[in-house]
Amino acid sequence: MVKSPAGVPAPDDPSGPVRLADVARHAGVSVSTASNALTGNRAVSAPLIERVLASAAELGYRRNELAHSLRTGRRHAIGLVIPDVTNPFFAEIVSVVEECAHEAGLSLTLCNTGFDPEREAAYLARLVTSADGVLLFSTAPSERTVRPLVEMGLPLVMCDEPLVVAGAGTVHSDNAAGGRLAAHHLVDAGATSFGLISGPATLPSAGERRRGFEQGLAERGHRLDPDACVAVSYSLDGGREGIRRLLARDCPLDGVLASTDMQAIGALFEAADRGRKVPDDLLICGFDGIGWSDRTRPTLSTVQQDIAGMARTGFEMLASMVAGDGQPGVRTLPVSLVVRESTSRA
Amino acid sequence: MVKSPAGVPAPDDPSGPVRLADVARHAGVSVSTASNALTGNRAVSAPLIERVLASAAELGYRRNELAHSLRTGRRHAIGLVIPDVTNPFFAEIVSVVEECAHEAGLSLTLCNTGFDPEREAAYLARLVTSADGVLLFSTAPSERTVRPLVEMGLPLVMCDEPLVVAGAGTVHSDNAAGGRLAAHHLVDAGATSFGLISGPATLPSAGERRRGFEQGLAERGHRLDPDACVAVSYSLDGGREGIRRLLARDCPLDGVLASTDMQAIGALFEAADRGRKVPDDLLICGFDGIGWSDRTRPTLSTVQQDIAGMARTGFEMLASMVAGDGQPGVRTLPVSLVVRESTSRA
DNA sequence: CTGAAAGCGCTAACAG
DNA sequence: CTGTTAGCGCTTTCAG
Repeated sequence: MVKSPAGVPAPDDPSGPVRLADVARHAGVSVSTASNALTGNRAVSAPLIERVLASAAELGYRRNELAHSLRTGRRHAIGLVIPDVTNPFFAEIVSVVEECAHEAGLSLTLCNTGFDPEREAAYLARLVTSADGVLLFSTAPSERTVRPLVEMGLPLVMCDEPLVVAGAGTVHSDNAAGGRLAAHHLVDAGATSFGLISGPATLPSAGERRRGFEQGLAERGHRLDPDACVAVSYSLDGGREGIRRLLARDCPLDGVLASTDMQAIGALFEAADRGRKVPDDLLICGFDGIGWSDRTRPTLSTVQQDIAGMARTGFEMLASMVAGDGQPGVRTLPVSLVVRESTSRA
Repeated sequence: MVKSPAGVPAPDDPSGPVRLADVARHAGVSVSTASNALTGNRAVSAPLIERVLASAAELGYRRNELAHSLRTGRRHAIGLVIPDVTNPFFAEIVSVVEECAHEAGLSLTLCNTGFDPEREAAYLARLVTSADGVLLFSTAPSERTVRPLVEMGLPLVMCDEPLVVAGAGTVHSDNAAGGRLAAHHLVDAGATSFGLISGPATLPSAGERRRGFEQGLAERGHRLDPDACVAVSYSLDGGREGIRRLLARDCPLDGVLASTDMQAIGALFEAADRGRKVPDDLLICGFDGIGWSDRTRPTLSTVQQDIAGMARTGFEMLASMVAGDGQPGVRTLPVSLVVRESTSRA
């Protein structure tokens, strides 16, 4: 395939990419010395190290990652499994994880499941042999699905969802505290009849946020009517549907917590389309604290998660698991309330 | 490291993951037969194929991608280099490319440059040995930077930016046509003094959009004052800064094209902060057609690019380059105007 | 400190 | 149709 037109020097064209052997020959040393000189893995005399470096530079040598990996067992790559990059929450996660991976000299294999559990499983199976470890933002977290992977020796950190699996790490926000915070705030802001736009029943986080919300309301002498809690997808359209169902009940409703900012934004739009004024007629609070929560009109009050912190903590746990440092743990990240226009009446 | 507690069967624990040799032994055939049975690469008798498949399933065999790649030269991965996942335009691109890669059985190595040309170069250098090909959304596209990679035999498609490099593919939108469309529309919508929020001078796309805009205005008997064109970054904050500078000139201004939806959204916010009513006092048109352009208030009129089409076309070009089918070409994608509230006066 | 040689797990010639 | 053998490019014993 590689054909170097006659007459052209073509420094490295012959057998395609430059191999370590080429560098060694050019430097007049053995392959192993060349290897050691480049990796610094074992001591090599200064003059030789110079020569090898020079030759490598001159020939434009780049180590073949594949061969290196096959030999050492280190893949120099981690997998990041998420449901949807298009959701700003995950986009922010990806951004931070990618940054961490880059700093650590690793590359990032991105797996977008589109909320399909089978696809998620397929990705994970593949990552077992192609990544050093996995950061999993699961769409259907379950012990059954994760355990086999861990037993196969795949370092794995369960992110965002409070599922604890032996041998795997877990990092998640304090969802219940967030739910309580939102409840207290909605009450304090003047709401008296509440609704909750919740998430898929398969997600533990949705349950925790709900429990926290119920408890918070109870602490203020209110309660959440069971049918004032609707389970919809963690998306903008889910939020639209959620508020629609809440409003369709034909009960009073003036304080709503959405389990996700995207849901809250959807709720904001749908409420506007139906002539409900936010915050005058209806208070809406989100959960996540994505950048866009500050770019809606009205701006969105929300329970702020430490998104970058989750990504960074997850990465660090994974890195230390890959390095073999001790047993992974469970980290719960604090949340805080950010009050903006959607819950602030004049 | 792998210690199987005495007494536990541990089907595959011994030497870690199951290798092809294990499957072959278990099925009572040679490694090559096992290989051929699994890959279907060369004919194997039906009964043997059965036995091998059964053994593989029983032992839970998964082919080692690394070894496979080292041997075949196919990496089963493509690289996607973008400036910022957090920007919805790129998030949409990532989403589609990931989908295409998945369908083709490839994994996606995501590289986020953060608009840093050096980082971009470093990623590309690494991808040469670890990916089958690269889709490049460059932050500083230049022949000098891309050519060496192509010469090293890296299949590469230049996306979004109209830079043509021999041996590389190119896919980009018809930026000039988009600029013209926007100009005509702003004139027709009643604007008389124009401004352009442009992008970094290093980006050919910015230049083309500008030229199209100028030409479109000229065709309607207007012109763009040279200092009514400000070059800022392709981001929300860039847009804020852009409109600020445009307004600071203290000249009339009632029709603005932003070269990017994110800029346009920033401009929308900044204009509102400064008491300029859109669309009553000022018409603003964006460029890209990201999902969020429909989620601002007012909603954003914009020049719609075929974002998914760009991603898909880029992927297909890359796939055929990897497969060795002929020479790559240049594809220019059509754009269209989407009129929404930000340019629609009552 | 340096070199020769043995593989990592897999596929692709080569023989049978 | 099946088995044996030789590597892909690299690191890492093992001798010198």
